[in-house]
Amino acid sequence: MDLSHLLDGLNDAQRQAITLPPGGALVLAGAGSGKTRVLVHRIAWLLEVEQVRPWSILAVTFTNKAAREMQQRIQHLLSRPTLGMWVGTFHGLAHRLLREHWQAAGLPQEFQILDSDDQFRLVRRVIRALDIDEDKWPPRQMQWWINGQKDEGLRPQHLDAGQDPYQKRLIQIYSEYQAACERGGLVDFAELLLRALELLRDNQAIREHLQDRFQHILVDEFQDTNAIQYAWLRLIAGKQNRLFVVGDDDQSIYGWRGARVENIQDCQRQYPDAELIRLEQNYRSTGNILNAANAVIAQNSGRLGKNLWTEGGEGEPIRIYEAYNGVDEARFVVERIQQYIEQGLARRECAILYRSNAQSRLFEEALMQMGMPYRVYGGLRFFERAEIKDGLAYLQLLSNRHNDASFERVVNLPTRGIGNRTLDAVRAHARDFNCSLWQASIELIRGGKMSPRAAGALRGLLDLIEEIAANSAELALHERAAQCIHSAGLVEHHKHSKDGKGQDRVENLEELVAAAKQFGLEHDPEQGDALFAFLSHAALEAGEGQADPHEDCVQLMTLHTAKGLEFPLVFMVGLEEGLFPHSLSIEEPGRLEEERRLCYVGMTRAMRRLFLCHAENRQLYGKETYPMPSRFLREIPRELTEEVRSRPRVSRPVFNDDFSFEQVGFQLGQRVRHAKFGEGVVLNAEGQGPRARVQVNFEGVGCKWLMADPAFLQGI
DNA sequence: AACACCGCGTTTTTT
DNA sequence: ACGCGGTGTT
Repeated sequence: MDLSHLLDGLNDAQRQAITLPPGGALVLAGAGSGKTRVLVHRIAWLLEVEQVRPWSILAVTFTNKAAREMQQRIQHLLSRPTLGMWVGTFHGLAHRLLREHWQAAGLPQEFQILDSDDQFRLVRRVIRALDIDEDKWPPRQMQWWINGQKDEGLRPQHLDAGQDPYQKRLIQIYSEYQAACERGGLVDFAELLLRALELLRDNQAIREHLQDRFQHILVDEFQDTNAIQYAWLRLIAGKQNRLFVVGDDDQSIYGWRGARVENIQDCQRQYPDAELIRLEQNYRSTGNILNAANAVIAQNSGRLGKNLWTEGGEGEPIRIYEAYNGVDEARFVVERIQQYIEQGLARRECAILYRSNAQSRLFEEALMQMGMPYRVYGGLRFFERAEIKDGLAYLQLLSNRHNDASFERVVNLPTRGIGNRTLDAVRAHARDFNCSLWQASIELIRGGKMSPRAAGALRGLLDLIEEIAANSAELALHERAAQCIHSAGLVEHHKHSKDGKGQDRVENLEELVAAAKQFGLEHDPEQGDALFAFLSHAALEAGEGQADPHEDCVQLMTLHTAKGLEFPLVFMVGLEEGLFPHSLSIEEPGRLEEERRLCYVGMTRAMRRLFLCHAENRQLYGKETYPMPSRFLREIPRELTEEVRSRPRVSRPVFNDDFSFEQVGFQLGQRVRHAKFGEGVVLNAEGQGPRARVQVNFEGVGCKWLMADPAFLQGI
């Protein structure tokens, strides 16, 4: 058999991973080492050489994008569709299992998926219904806490508050929230995973069926799995180890949302027979970039250990630029991009990476000034936009009148005279009679206790929904969507809005119809009701962030978002203590190491050129700060770097010119010691005589304004 | 029901 | 600084 198409152009480690006999394997895949390639070729190898049947393969990823990419690459390599194979995200696959086995999972057949926003609203509703003070028990935090419990596999009944009243409250809110979900047939994202786990755990027949079926389980980005996902994988894998997992402990950057890097080590312990293969040859970056990244990540403890190398050359030095401030940093970056573009680089090949979203602003302003097209990643995606969720809420009501979340969302949108008083009455009735808001509305209208006006308005909503339902029952999905957004008055509503975004919203609503049309074309009627499937799809896959991704744009995104991507030219900006590593992560060693991994991820995005920028002075939350350069900069060997000096040190901000310093007896940049705060650097000065004060940035303490009194502050 | 003001928080994100 | 969400005013 000719296997060249499966193995050509691969290195030894890659081949070794791909051709392992069926069984367990742990592939430590460094950044840019051809990880996806190995997964795809492994699957092809199993099919073509091991003669494995496609339906015995399960391939799991984290994002829809990764799942699609894998699917496409397999099909491309095999030149045929991947029939019967399960390739999808953890959530997508869990969803599929729950739909198939809804009864065994204890769910109504038509259970609906809550996205984070829906979940937030429901948590808030629950807290309000319990008459709990929202300020003391912020819905956001409660939502976060509940998800954290679910991610650890903990149900309310597993939790014991003991005598702790705080814990008691938390558990009460969790219980009530869960009860509300059960009543409404609602499943949040964490619940999808937990339910799917419990389904396998508690149902021997289903478990054994799946264990028999999936002889080969492949997992991407294994370092990002949480407790539930890992437990779920082990359950399906059964006693024999059939887990082929690919991951990189050095790229674990999602610990804060429950990911457990330890799963990698645990996997080794659980399955000692699993082969461990390291992919260390890098096909992306220059030697200098790799050496710098290696040096930074080497500062972390407890690594499995890996050193990236390349057959390519050293390349250019890593450029380090110290800006005056954020504006100067942005100016520098954009000017450099301009230069490289003049030399022939495409805009889409340039990326600006930052730690936090707020940092994008200055770069956007500089880019805008230059008239350079750019794209900011992150922010709301298509199905998360308010107007889209409004449209979807109407569709939800067509599908299920008793969806309270959707009812609440659109009950008075566009305004139709249903005020808070009316709504409160409906909510109270629903609570008292343990029924849906829809049902409560019907009963209240029938009961005749409402004002005629309120009853009329409410009646109007009910009639509207029933009318749309009746008129559109026979129509195709996208026609129903169109009917919905028009008859409900959403389009009209946005057309008349005067905040300038109305037109965008109308276009988005039209885009929703287009999305429904596309979905309808691909939907197999055998797979159930198209509307219902579309609604699940919308919750499970939030879609792209912005339209026309094909324009050639400079790419702006957070370091987290950049994971998995690569760019010929990368600017990492804001490398300052407090920003990156972020101040909230500096204290704890574990979190600091995660920041360092984030730095490693960022650096290894760069193919040819890498710029690292920091500013001496930065406006942060409206205050002026003088951050120290990031420790990560110091961890890079000097010989790999080159400082960019584009700046004569002349114009300093007026407020800390030499005159002020003469008055206070200290010099800018002078090292000083303070009895309480330790050592630091003088940054600024003001006043004179007894009112002379200096600003000092103390190591590990931060900036302080102090009396410039030699009794307390000594030069060293 | 629309608008103004106030006060707070403010890392990172996918499903 | 800035934006968002929530409350209070017209």
